[in-house]
Amino acid sequence: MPVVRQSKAVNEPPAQNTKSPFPDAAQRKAAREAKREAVLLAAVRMFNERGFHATSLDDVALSLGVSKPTIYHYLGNKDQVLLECVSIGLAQLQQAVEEARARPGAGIDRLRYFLERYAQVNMDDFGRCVIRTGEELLVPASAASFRAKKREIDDALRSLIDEGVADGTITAPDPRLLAFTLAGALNWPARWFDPAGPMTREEAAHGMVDVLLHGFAPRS
Amino acid sequence: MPVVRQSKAVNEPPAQNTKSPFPDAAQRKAAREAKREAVLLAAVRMFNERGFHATSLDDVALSLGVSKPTIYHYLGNKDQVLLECVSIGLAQLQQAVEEARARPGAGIDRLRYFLERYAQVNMDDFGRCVIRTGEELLVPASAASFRAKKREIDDALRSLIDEGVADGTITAPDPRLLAFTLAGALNWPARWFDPAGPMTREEAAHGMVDVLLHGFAPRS
DNA sequence: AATGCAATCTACTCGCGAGTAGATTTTTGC
DNA sequence: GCAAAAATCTACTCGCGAGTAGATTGCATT
Repeated sequence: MPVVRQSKAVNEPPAQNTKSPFPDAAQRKAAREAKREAVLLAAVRMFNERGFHATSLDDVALSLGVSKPTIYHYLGNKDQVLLECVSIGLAQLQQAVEEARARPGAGIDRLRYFLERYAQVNMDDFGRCVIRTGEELLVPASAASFRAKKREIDDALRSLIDEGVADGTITAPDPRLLAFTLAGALNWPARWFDPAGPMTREEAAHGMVDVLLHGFAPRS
Repeated sequence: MPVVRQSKAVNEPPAQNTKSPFPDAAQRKAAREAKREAVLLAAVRMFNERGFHATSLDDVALSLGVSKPTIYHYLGNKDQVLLECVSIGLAQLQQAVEEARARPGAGIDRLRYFLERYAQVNMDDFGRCVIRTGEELLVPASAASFRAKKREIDDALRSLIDEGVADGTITAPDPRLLAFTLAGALNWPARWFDPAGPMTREEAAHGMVDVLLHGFAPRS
């Protein structure tokens, strides 16, 4: 047996700092994933800017310098592209929920933290897409999954409110209506926020939550 | 000359309480207008429910028991149908502006009145359509007109806030951000409000504005 | 009675864009 | 080296829905 061949199995592979033109399996998988994500990012930006129906997959492909079947290769059909985009946004929101849950402090503090993160996600590409995507755009099966995930976020918001009411740090005559009001205020930046404008996402989120916390009537 | 014929010109026309099968010119015009409005109402409801692109004019026509060219006869093309729908909603909002302006009282009271009316409009067929219609759905010329009218409403909201700040009845570190936050909260019912649900429009509007006035932090 | 206008229909055209077939080239695993 | 799999292209099909042509009917005005 050729000893040299065997040594390949027991030695560490040589460090690959300089990327070789012969990528290994892990690298190839990563490259594929990177392409997939590039397609999603290009798509979500065009969806947000021009609307889902006004964006053809040919447009998306062209903006990436590839042809339409390439998109089908990575993502299936147009519905799946959209579903994937909103799923990414929803995952970001879900993460905000978990961070808020894991937080120490009174109900109002955890709610405040969640609301700011929620607003920030809604000013980003994928979060915007969650807000702007009506259920009528998806095929029924995808729409059901979309609705279910949104429902989870909403329930989490509802429980954060309830906890605050329970520990006396939140005033809410009608928690359900409060949840809708907060969500609406913090969803709306998906339409108006401009990253090139005068405020950062963080400033905008912070300022909006301040308004919601204290209202616009003078403190008595 | 037959006297009876001449008398027609000088006498009042006989009262037409019972509608005759021979309508006069005014009645015909009114009937035409009624049909036009029926088309708009059917269209806006379908647009709100299923989305603009997912609603074909054949669908709208079918729901009224007529054929598609009839819609073209009354309203021109699909863009004009949509533009007309949003214009009706915007006119309702404009009226809310004027009512609020004409109101006596301090800045905060006039703002509050406006906000409630604004929310109520957004829970109605045409107001919903204003919120749900993105500019990308309209042909560029219509989009410009749409944007301009929305801008007017927004400016009016901004001045109401400014007046309240000036007379000391409103607290707003950043009036622009306050305006966006209020608008967002009160636009959102266009998505969630269900007339068949537990609250009336008035109750929902009142409750939301209460939240916005006082915030959810306990009064100090 | 004649002409014209209003209202409505049936039966088309036509373009756009989603989705696919199938060929071609590159990569890779053995 | 070679067969299989991955990546990508060109060049289609096909259905849907916006918009139109042109006929028909009926009422209205003179």
